[in-house]
Amino acid sequence: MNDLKNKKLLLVDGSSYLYRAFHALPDLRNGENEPTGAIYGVLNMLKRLHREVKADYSACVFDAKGKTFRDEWYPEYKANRPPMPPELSSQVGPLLEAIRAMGWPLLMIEGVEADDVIGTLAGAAAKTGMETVISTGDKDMAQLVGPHVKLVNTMTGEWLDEEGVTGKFGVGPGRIVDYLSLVGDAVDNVPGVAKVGPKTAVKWLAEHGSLEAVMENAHAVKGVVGENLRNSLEWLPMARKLVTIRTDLELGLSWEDLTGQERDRKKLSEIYRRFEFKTWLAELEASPEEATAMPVANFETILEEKSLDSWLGKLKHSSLSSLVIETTSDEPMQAGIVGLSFSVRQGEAAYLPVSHVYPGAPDQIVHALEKLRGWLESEECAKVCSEAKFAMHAFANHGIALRGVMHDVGMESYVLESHRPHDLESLADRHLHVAMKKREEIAGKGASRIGYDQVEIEKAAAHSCEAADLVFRLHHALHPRLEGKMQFVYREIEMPVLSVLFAMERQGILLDSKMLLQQSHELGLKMAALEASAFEIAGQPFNLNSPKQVQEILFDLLGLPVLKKTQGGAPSTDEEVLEKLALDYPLPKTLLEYRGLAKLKSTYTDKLPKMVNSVTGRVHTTYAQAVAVTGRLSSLSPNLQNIPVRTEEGRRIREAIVAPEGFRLVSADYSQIELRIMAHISGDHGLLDAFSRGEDIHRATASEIFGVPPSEISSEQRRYAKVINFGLIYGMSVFGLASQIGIDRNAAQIYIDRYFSRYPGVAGYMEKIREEAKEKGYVETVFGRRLWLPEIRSSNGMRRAAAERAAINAPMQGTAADLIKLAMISVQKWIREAGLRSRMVMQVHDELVLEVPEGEIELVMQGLPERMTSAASLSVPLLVECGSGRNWDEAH
DNA sequence: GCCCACCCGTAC
DNA sequence: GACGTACGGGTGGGCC
Repeated sequence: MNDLKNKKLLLVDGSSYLYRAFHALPDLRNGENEPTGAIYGVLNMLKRLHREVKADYSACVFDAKGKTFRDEWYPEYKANRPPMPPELSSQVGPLLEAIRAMGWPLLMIEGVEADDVIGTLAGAAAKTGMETVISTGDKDMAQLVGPHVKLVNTMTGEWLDEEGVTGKFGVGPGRIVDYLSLVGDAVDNVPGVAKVGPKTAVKWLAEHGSLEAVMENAHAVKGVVGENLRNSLEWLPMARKLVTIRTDLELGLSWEDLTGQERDRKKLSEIYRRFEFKTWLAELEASPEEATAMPVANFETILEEKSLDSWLGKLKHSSLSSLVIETTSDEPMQAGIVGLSFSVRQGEAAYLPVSHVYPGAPDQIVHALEKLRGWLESEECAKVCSEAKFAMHAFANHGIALRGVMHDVGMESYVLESHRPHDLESLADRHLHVAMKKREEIAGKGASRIGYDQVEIEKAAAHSCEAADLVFRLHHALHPRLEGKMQFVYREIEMPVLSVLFAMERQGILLDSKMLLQQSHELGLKMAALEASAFEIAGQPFNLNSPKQVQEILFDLLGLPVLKKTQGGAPSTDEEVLEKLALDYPLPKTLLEYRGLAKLKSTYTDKLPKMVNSVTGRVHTTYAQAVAVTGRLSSLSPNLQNIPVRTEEGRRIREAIVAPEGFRLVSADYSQIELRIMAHISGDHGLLDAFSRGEDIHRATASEIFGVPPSEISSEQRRYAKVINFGLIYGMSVFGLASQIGIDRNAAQIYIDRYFSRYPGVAGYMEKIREEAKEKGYVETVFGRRLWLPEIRSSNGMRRAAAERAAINAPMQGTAADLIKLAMISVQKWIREAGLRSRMVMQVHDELVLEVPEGEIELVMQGLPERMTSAASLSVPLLVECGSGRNWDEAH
């Protein structure tokens, strides 16, 4: 039976999952109060397995009732097991019924435990060369692992091959039986050698090689354990017999008995209905009668040198090729390349496995990538990708510099309609009406997610080729739509800045982790003291991190007045509320201090050191280039754009972001960038004049509003003016202004009226932009970036108002984003052309941070602001403030 | 056990 | 309800 060699067998240890699901899940019940947790848990696991392991033969195996041969050998076997609780036993019948209805071959063989059924089937499969996957939560099964047999724990997602077993237990699969004999199995009531645990067992087996040899050398073992070992010599052979899973039984089964059947929809529907598995019921009802086969496209898998050569030829001569990568990880700095696919013509694509695991896979990673290196690194060979920056990282991880990425369909989509999703699945759906399989349908998700290299190659190749085809087709659908100024935004801003961001992410920043951990420690001490004092005041302990518990303590227990409700209608305990309450009560003050410290600790001082890359020793954020609807970047893993700055304690975190030896950090930020842009867009003379005279803008505004010369403005008046200035940028209302500065609404209205009468151009802009948004459905930045506002004509007043505020804000926020991106491109070009060793390491919306060698400080402090201010010429001067230091706090 | 909504707080 | 754009930590409930 030669053809069995390439087949796959999946064996599920149903009994082990039954117990584990029962205990791991909460006591779930349906409306009739019937317990359902174990059924749900086991079925959930089977569904996952079905998705993730594509097997030719499969079985779900349970213990049958009644005695087995082990009971005859040893009457105490499993004698300590309590009987199955009724809440579990009541679930067994329906569960088995459901498993059959799902089409799984179900095995319960009288007189044979599930372990032995699995062992015997795996043994038979191994003889044919078939691959076996055993899904179990039971460590004893590790003895079955071999060249063709792997274990997976579907609850934790852990996979065990031979190497994995050795890693986990300290002995290989062949010695697991010996190991278990020595250690014993409390669950099955099989004693081992007293006082011998995993460590001693591994030590002995390492010393002597086998259980037999350990027993032969028992006389030489010293101490109490030696004595115990000698006392067990007679017992150990029986222990070994008991823990050995049989692989040689006659079960009377043929492979055909292990072929999955079509599911019984009617039966399943009944069961789901009875136990109220609503999601599955909906899924079942929504799914078509029979899964329809994919239309056969011209997709191929490159398995031979010849076909690789032929494709390489096509790629080199193509004016544009789509390139898609499959990787081992979503982390840019960790991602290894599993395979690539490409397309040079619609409907045609190829998948090249690079480190894909499949039967008969050659060791070809270096070879395949090396062969492609010339094409990948060629600037002239134009490529279109879907997430180009990520691909550049993945290739960089293999020492390959991906060049010639002319297009990125995600960026095309982002420039066209920034408010919609830009992932490949969404784009394919939206523009080509193709329902792509989601990644998680291919590789699973959560704990049970498997590496893409483990996905069955036919499935992986089909999926990847489809992606390459779609990227190619999407580009041809989207790129022509980038008309007018959008072409500028795409070609002169987004695509060039993509490479700058790649370089910044790759470079990373340097952290003084020791300093942060010291801060963590100090924060922890202060928090403990504050917590104790909070308990004292409240008269009882509670979780200070829980808004719900804080709310109960403040408003139910202590009876403080409720000043504000949260969105969900509960009494709010946010900072604003606590500040007010703190005037009259002691606890809110303590809570405020605690919260401040807890935030710093959990989000920054604890977290940042964990983000240090172990290879580079630096922290590599990811800048999301197509997330913020206005055109701004965002930063994640970690977010370096919200490092504290406003408080003294917060700024200490910035002291831990440092320059390496021989370097300084230089920080340059645009001053009042959004207000300047407002002046430019609105053309308001008063505002333009104030900026061109270089005045303190908040002071100037205060002077206009309060009718007082700038020199006589009080600090409070300036503070008001500042709130108004910022409020305008955000489309703040009279109500918002009043509550922000703590005055009544009439007074706030007066200030706003005065502002608009002094700056009529601004008032005009606000009105004009609302109208424009309503008419066109979008607003634009100075450079032509569009932000669509689907809710601008909403009949819901609140949503419409929110869209209007976004319409006011977006041109300012977005123009600022365009400007700094242009500046980054210009700065990078300067650095390259001047051959500087300085490098950009961070962008924080209006600020750029560079690591600068000491010898280049003067040059950069001069040249950097120059390039930032001249990134574009507006009708207001741009001002950049620049500083340097050993750390970010000093430089800022 | 996993997922997600909610609340809250940090930045510009 | 009332100020725009983000990210993310901790809690707690749902899952059925």
